[in-house]
Amino acid sequence: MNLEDIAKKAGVSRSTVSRVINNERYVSQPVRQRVLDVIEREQFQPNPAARALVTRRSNIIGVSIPQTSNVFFGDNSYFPMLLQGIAEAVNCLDYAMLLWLAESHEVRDTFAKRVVRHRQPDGLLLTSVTDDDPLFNHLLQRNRHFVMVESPPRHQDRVSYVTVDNVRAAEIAVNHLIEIGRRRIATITGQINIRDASERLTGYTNALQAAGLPIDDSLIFYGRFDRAQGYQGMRQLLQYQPDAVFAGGDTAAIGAIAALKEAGVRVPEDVAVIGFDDLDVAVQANLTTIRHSVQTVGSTAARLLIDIIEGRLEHPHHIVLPTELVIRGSTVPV
Amino acid sequence: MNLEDIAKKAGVSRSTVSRVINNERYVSQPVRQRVLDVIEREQFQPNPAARALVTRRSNIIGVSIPQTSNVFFGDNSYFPMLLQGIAEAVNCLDYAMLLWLAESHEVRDTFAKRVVRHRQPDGLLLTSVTDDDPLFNHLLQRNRHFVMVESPPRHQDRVSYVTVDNVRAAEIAVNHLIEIGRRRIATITGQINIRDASERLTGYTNALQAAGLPIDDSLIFYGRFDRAQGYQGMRQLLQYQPDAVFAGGDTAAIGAIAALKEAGVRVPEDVAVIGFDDLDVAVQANLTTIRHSVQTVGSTAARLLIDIIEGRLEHPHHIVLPTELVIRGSTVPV
DNA sequence: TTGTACGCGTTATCAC
DNA sequence: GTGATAACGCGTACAA
Repeated sequence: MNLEDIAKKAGVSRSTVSRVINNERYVSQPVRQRVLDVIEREQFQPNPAARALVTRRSNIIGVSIPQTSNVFFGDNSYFPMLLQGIAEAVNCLDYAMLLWLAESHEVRDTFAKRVVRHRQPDGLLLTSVTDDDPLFNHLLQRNRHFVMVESPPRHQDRVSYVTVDNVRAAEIAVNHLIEIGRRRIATITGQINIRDASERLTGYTNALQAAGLPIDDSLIFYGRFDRAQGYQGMRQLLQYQPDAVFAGGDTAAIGAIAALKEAGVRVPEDVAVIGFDDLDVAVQANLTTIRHSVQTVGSTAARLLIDIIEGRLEHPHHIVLPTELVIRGSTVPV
Repeated sequence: MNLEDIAKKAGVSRSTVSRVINNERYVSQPVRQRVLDVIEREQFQPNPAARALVTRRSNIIGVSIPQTSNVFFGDNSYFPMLLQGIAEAVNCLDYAMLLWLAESHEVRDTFAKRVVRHRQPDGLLLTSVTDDDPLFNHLLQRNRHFVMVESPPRHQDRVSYVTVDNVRAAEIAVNHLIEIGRRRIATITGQINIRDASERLTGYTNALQAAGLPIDDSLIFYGRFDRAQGYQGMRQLLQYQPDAVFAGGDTAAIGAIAALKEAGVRVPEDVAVIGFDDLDVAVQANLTTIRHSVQTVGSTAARLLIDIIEGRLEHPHHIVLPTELVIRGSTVPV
């Protein structure tokens, strides 16, 4: 069943059917209705491949998630929420989403090749871009449409992205710890070559400096966003006797709390803990954190990407979404 | 850059280039090499739309996840792990994955329409199919390729699926509780119109009957797979004083344990708890559970679907994957 | 072993 | 307003 068949049944030409389907002008009302009726009756859908061939657009966006084990699945709901947000925008704008997941321990190079080779999607949404990410570099030099869901590690001025103000938010988080009287404030960072992580670290040091507190290298643990690293980091930091810890993400914060409990350290009395993201686990663990809607990041990024694809927006475009301090029991006893 | 361009540069005809790309015979070694060199030099990739138009295949499979809130994201890592498994197979076989996520609280009807309308994928992987799922029914009557990641609620003989032996596994789980001396064994089921859930309930009743224990309706809580329902269910079940509970999934089990702790009930001394799936949370919570690899389910289902698409397998095909009882601290004190 | 020619189902550009 | 007709880039019988 194709345009021609529909045309025959409706007693018009193929072009007219095409016009009706694409909602173009210059079709008389009666003819339009007749065609619509046939389409409805036959449950006709135009062939996407044929359409893509001539329009050079697939109405598909690709989503790249280059890291997985312990991060994508496992204990972290960041990516699922992001996908949820992307799905919302994509549905709304009548696009579809092609998902690329790295295999566990796959190197970035082979992953990038795989993603790049598939020329299907009209644009790409990039997560977890690292310093010298081959995928990032390739897209940049090939001039393909893409949007990042964090601030990029390089070439901020040439790249479109959606982010939260990590620096400011981290400052607010650490200020909160200072306000409740903490002075030996430690931090557990995310993977430091990811921008979200490094910016939060910057906010941490900013806040300490602004308050006239020393920056103590032994109070900084360079980790990852997952629970295991939070646990590890806290165990290591404990020997330097911090009275508070700012974790780069909620999942790491949960790990830190586990380590504290295990060591018989009271939260928040002995050590106050603050996370970042306000994931589901933060609510469950009664964790003070920085709230920002991961879903909104996802849907905003998808919308931005589609705006760029469809030429509605000049290219390098930056969107900074708001954050909010949510105070719970891990910093202030109830 | 297209076949014609490559052909010109290599001094051959377009068909020869096509033959080289598709690895067909009847191309002399020198010609093949010459063409390959040009392709490599020009970084050429054939246009997928044109290819799909003529072959009527896209090398894309769709993955449908019709429920989200509290299940896809939130506290449950089942779907991310499933996706991870699917990704592995899909990469391996040079396919791509189109992901369909329902929006929160979207009704199944509109979701199904959206998925069906996109004729792009060569086949679909279905999760969380309910009794009268419109998507399921549509695919069945339209005779489109699809594979389910659980046993289907109806038409088992007409549908291909991958599953674990839920009934047997649940029997083993409940037998374990009986062996450690429990007699008032409760259960918290998953969404009962999903086959995984109902089969596990069947296993539960089977085991009780086989042991000559009564089936007490008040000890059965019909819930969902998420943490909140586990918590709710346990609170309700507590009034009937169970000495053990078999949860339909690990996440629900975690919720149940939270309710027990809150009520000052000791685990496992007063109430033993067993889950299902062996998700990450099960390890963390030291939960006795039934292990089965969700990733393997995903990759197996994807491989099966692709086998069917490519005509290597007769259609209704069933694969049952093994399970294993993993005993941890929630049933046997350490 | 290689090349020619047609068709896949659309959209876009013209005439009318 | 409507209808021919030429692309779009590829696979594939069939001819050579």
